[in-house]
Amino acid sequence: MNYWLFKSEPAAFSIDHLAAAPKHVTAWDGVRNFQARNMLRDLIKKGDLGFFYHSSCATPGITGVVNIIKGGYPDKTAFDPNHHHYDIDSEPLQPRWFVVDIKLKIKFKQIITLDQLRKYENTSLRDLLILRRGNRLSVTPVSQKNWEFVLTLI
DNA sequence: GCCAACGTTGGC
DNA sequence: GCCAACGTTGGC
Repeated sequence: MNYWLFKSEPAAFSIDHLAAAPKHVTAWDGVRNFQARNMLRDLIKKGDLGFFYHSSCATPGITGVVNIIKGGYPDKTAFDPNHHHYDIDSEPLQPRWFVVDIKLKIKFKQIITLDQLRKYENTSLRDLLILRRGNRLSVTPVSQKNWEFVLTLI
């Protein structure tokens, strides 16, 4: 079992949007970065867990935990010419972009803020990718140690 | 295959 | 709104 961090701008899709979705499930679509694509396609499996992170907002931070309930499958939004994430180079027979399905497991009563996480950026959370400068991937792996440490911050 | 230009992201 | 970081594109 592996751990991940899913990053989203709450103005576009927040943890409350996920909570309001049918069965608390959404496809993690619209990812158009090859490194992130490879993780979605090859590495993120049913049964894995993820943090849900809010970025580009007043208080960035980890807002909850999600279950991965379906591993990588083609991103349909890439096939739709009217969709914002349409990609002419992705065809159903040879899809270029992939999604996983995530389901809300826990919404934290209080967000674990980026400020809080930064207190440990040189110690316990030294290798947490979200704390690295310039990290822009919308999905990143989280080590089991980091996962467990973050959960102690709730 | 190199690399400059460009676009996007995200924290502040 | 600014700026740093970095992935992608396209000309050569």
